[in-house]
Amino acid sequence: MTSSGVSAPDPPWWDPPGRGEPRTTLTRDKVVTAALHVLDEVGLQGFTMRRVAQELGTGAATIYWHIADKEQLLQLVLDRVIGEIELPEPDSTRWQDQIREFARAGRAVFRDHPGVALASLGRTPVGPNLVPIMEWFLRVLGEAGVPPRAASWFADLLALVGAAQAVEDGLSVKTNNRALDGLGEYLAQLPADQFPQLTSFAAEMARGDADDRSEFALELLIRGLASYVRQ
Amino acid sequence: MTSSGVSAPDPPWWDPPGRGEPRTTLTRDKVVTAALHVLDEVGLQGFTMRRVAQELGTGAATIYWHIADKEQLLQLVLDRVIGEIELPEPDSTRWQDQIREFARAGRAVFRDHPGVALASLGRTPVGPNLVPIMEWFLRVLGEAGVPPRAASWFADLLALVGAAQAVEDGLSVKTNNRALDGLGEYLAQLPADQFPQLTSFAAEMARGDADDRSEFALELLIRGLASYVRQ
DNA sequence: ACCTGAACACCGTTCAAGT
DNA sequence: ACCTGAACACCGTTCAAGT
Repeated sequence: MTSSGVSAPDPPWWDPPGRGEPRTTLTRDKVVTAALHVLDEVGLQGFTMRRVAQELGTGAATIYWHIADKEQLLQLVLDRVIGEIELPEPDSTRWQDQIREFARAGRAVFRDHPGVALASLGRTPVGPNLVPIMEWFLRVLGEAGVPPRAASWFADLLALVGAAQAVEDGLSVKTNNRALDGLGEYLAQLPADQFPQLTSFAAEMARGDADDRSEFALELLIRGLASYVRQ
Repeated sequence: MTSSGVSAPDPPWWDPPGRGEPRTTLTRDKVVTAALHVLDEVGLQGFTMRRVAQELGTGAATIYWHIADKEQLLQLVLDRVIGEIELPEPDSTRWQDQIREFARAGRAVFRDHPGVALASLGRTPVGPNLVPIMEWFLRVLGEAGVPPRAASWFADLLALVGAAQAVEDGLSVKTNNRALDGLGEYLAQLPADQFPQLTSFAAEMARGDADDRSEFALELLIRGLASYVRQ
């Protein structure tokens, strides 16, 4: 793996540990896996370096050998999860379906990891696993006639919307925010002369679950993008 | 202010403080103002109950008389800032311009308070100051022929995109994330046979500042929404 | 090279006690 | 009614010391 062919003999501490115990050494990969577990179990606000260490059966200080700080660990977890998204085989003749397919795959992954979705907001996830996705976008949309800059900005926009929606889903799943539950009634009881629209449409607005909203946003974005296709 | 006309005499501690000192009593409003100051000065990660208390010249415990917890304080600050957005006089005949105007006003406010923009992500800002805005949206878009549910979902989408973009602006302003600076070169040096699109368009993608991106997103959203107008 | 314990400088929140 | 100090149960990160 190194560029020079020669290398010094192993130092004594490289070799077999104590007494045949597994003593599996920690790797950055294992730290990321443990971090993802913790994030899935306790969410972002419960995500603690000490908790990750505990998941690994070690102390918090140990993690810092493999990772710079908490922020970097979150970025690594984010990239790991992004890598789980499967890309459809590019086919620009049906680019709208392809975008829909990708968006739904991404949504599913974020729904499985709402803590990661929350962490992704306000963090630009530039990791190696994002690169093939960007390439895919440029290819599919470029062949469909969307200029590269519009294509890449659209990809940003789609990621942002997808993550934010996953977060909202995650929040309303937890009993955590009771705000949304009472929202319908709150709107309905406002003074009707001041807020005629809200009071009359309150029920209709509260209706519609997370999937409806996601699909609406996706459809709107695709229709908007379609207007950028040049012939 | 109370429903019964009678009331007991003031208790002794109601009356003039020590010795003519101002001794201005704290109010929830002042706490929110101080919190906004702190958020503007040190950002969300520096936003601390102790820091807010210091801004008020008191101890952290004092705050808890006026506010439930940190989360509620953030919601209050969010609503305060939302209240700063000015609404154009409704005129549905030029609804596209009206949405543009509103979006730019909102963007400006969030740009002045990037810490608040960050806090808004992943938090549903249901406060009293949001109500007139929702009403305005339903009115303008409803009269233009957009169904109420589409109108309210669009408002959500616009808020989400605006906040997220303000966050990205705020991040790239701070030297904080050096990730974006090196992004262009990173993309350009990727193996060209594996990533032909990225490598050839790297320069073009890195170009375009925050305003360009915001305007693109806004335009795309409006074009998408236009397709929902029913005649 | 990799791991550890203990420490440092912080957090949010509570609670008895003051005025 | 409102404010305070001190405490509790935590944090992220560093660092000397171990193997």
